[in-house]
Amino acid sequence: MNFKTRTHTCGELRESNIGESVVLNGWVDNRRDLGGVIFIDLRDRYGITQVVFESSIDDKAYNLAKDLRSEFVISVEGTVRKRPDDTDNDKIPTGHIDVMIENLVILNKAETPPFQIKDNLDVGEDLKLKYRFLDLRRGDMQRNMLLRHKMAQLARNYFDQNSFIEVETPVLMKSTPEGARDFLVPSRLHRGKFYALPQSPQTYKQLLMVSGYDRYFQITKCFRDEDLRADRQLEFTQIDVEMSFVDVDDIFSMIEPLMQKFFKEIWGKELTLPIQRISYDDAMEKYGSDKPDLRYGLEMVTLNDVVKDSEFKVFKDNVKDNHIVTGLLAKGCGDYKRNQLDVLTDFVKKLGAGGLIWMRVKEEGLEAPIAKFLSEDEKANIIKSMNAEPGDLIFILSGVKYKTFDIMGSLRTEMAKRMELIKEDADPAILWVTDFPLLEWDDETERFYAMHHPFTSPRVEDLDKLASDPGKVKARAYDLVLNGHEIAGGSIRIHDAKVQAQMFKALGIGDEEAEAKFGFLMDAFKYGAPPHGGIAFGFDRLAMIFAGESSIREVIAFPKTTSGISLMDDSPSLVGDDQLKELHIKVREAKKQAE
RNA sequence: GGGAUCGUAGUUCAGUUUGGUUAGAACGCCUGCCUGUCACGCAGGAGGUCGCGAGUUCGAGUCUCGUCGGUCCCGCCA
Repeated sequence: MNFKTRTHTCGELRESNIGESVVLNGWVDNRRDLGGVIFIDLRDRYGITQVVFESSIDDKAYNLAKDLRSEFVISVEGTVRKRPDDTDNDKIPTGHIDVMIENLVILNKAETPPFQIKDNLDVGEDLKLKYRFLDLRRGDMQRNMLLRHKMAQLARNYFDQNSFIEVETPVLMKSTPEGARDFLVPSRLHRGKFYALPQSPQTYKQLLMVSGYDRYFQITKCFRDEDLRADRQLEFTQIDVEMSFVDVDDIFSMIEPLMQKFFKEIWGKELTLPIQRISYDDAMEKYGSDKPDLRYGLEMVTLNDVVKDSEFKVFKDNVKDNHIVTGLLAKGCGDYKRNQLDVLTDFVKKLGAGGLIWMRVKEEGLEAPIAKFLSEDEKANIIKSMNAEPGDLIFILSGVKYKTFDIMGSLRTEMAKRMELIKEDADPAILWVTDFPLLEWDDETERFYAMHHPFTSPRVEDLDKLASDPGKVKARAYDLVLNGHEIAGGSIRIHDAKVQAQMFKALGIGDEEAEAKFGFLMDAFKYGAPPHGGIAFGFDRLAMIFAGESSIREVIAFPKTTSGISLMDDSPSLVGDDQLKELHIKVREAKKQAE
């Protein structure tokens, strides 16, 4: 070896080390050549230490140091020294010392990197991703990776201490195309057959409960072949949890202290337990979302009662049809100009609204295009119900219940942005959303789908409705929501084969189909399945929020672009004819598809 | 599958509205000077397929069409 092993990292030396002979290894972060003296900021993932070259100390090292450039990898040996008066650097922890270098070894030179290795980098994401190995060298990214690591360790330790065991489940599994699109892996040994990559370890963890493992967790990759977003990747990591002999409250009281730890250890903030709960119906009615951001109020108000006798046709018809009339109060926005209101009208129209009713609240009453259709009583009641004052702006949307809530919810978040309601130092807002509907009707295929997944247990009191009125059945399902992001979701599962059969029936899945798709699970339930339930965190999203980032790519070491490409290794890529042949895939077709 | 937006030096951008001489700035890079800098300073310098391809035009970074790529959103994500 032509260099010495480091005695310290680049973030370690302090005044207490003065006089010590030390060896540092690292990357050249910056070079300041003042002629007779050369300063190098030496960097590793622990920090930066200034090392000094002077010809009076060592002429050979000094002359060699003249050739140092950014990102060269070097090993230096020297003596820790107190900095001369008035030359301390208070910005870094090592700023009160520097190291006078007696020996320099250049371990590797480096080309000028395509972007500077520095914090708060302003560079195109495609370049960052192409040179991810350099991007990851930056302090920002290293802090994110470290934060992610810490959270994973906190979770591991927490579950371990609570008697959970981590069990690895297969990555090659059976395709069960309910829900997201599967990634398929062609089988070489079995012509024409495919494995699927797991969308989640859902079925395996339930089987582990049947096996008596009682408390299971796993931090594991999941795969979904759907379009990407700022908070969605093709492959992502879940903290997957399952417990036996539990009900909803038991899951909550197991998970809440973990959240408290995250708050404390990562943010240094106290989280008071229990975490508040809101039912899905309330969340939709008040916030128009099943993952409401409660860092600000801006609650929606249902106005059906207020306008039930209205002469205004839109109100009258919607109330009559059991639809929804919902209002949103934008405090102090009464001065919004017509063009601003037009932009917002376009905004809701794009989401499927027929239009947007707006009313400016004046001293003398309501000023609105529809004012002439409303009685004085009605106008006064609207102002009163909305708790509006002169200078405010009222929005009203009406239409089919959940769709209208949903659109108003989008307008709510849009207005929160425009009104700058989320302050930089705002306290995080966390909540459980509970009592989700069990099923969701799909107009296109004209059948119900499981809102969560087909193993989710209905509420006991709703069991009889499963056959008669499936749309009304609520599930023992819940989401954990932080700052308007769904960070975890779970449910109590069905452990009774009879209930599961009813569920499949409601979903329009026949006995044969159920047997083919989930036979192994149904079979297992015949041999003593305990009541069980669990939850899974979207770990990337969780880390993103705790890191204060707005894209999960910032907390994933090697992410893909929005089009699912890895710019660094250029995957997905074409493969050789021989590989395709082995997998029984017709070469010509595969080639043609790729073009 | 759809919508929006961006693409000009190594990087971040200006220039595109209204087509017209040699496409600019900052940072970075290179050379020289400088013994206490830490966003070092000073002097000088190099660096461009204006994403790609067609078209309109006497003339295109600028206009039109197509295409590729990044980002954000809708659909989709049990």
